[in-house]
Amino acid sequence: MDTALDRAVRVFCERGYHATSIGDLTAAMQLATGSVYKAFRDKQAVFLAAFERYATVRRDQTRSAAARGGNGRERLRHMLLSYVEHSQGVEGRRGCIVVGGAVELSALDPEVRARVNAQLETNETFIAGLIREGQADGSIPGHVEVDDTARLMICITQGMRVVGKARLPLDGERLVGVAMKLLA
Amino acid sequence: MDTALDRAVRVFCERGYHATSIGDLTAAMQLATGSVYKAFRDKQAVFLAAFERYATVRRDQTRSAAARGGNGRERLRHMLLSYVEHSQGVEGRRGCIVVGGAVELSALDPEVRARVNAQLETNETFIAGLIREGQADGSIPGHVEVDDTARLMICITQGMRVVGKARLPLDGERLVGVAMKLLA
DNA sequence: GATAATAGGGAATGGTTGTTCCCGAATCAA
DNA sequence: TTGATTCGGGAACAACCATTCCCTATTATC
Repeated sequence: MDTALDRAVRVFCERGYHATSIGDLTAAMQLATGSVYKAFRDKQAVFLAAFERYATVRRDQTRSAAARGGNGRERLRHMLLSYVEHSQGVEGRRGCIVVGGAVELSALDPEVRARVNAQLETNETFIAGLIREGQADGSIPGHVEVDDTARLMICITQGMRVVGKARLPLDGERLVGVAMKLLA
Repeated sequence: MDTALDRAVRVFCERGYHATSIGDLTAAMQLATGSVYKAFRDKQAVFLAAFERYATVRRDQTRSAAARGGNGRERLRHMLLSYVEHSQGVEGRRGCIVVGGAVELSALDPEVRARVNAQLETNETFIAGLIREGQADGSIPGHVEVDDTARLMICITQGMRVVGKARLPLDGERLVGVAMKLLA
């Protein structure tokens, strides 16, 4: 089931919600129409399930990228680098289902908007935690405004997905090098 | 005609491309179906015209916001502030047609993708110009990497539109205050 | 003033969409 | 073996979509 859901994630990322037909989903998930409707109430339910699946996978990727750093500052740097990498190339072109949900559905579907908000807030809380860790271990100055910096970094990460989907190239080291000035 | 196009812009911003039907457009533009198809070849042509209209209006707003600053650094600050304001409240909830086009259509429609890219590059060039002005007038240090900083700022502005559409509140002064560290 | 040309309005149309319904195969119980 | 139940598959359906076509005013031309 997770493997079928992973395929649904890919389609929703690439084509968004409205441009994805049930036919696109059955083709990708290798299920017949009836089977999809046996497993999910309707198209929105498939999307929500794909959304949660995507969020879980990306969350693990982001956390394990951050874990590669030896202090708060380095963990933040690895997290940002990971975001740039995922915003680029074939995966960047495919796109992010959270950004897609925010842009395409948050004005139309309160349920999706709630999930998008929850996801953004989870990410922001995680970033804020990393900043605080850095302040505790001395790698980030204590005068850095935690909440404002975290929110700006959320803007940066979401913006990279937009720019990456538009296929503008992003140089990870250079971009993150500049972004780290926010921790000065 | 521009007033009808402005109304089309609002609908496309709010609902995106695929969720906007011809019926939505005729209702908003106060034109009959046949009249829309007399003025435009098809739905994509309406979208492209709305896109260009939006880009022109926003461009003027951004430039005149920047012009309020007395040096390069201040012009950059006013530009970012303007972006935060437009990403918030009722306009933020409505959304940005460039971000919408990038996320919803850049994988499906090469023509839209080209326009999105052109728009992003125009904005990036403008920001890079402001940075150079600041370096020339002494308000921005010469060691600031112009191109990388400009690209990161594009990510910030596009990201703010995503976050604003999801209805997370953005505090202009605080957020821009942090972002200005990128010019240190 | 008569006629041609244009512009706008809206009904008709063919295709596609999301969803439901029903059928056949396979699994399990007795 | 028989009967009941579940499960996947796909045809059928109603609604909606983008687009076309045609009709009616209005304007312009002579």
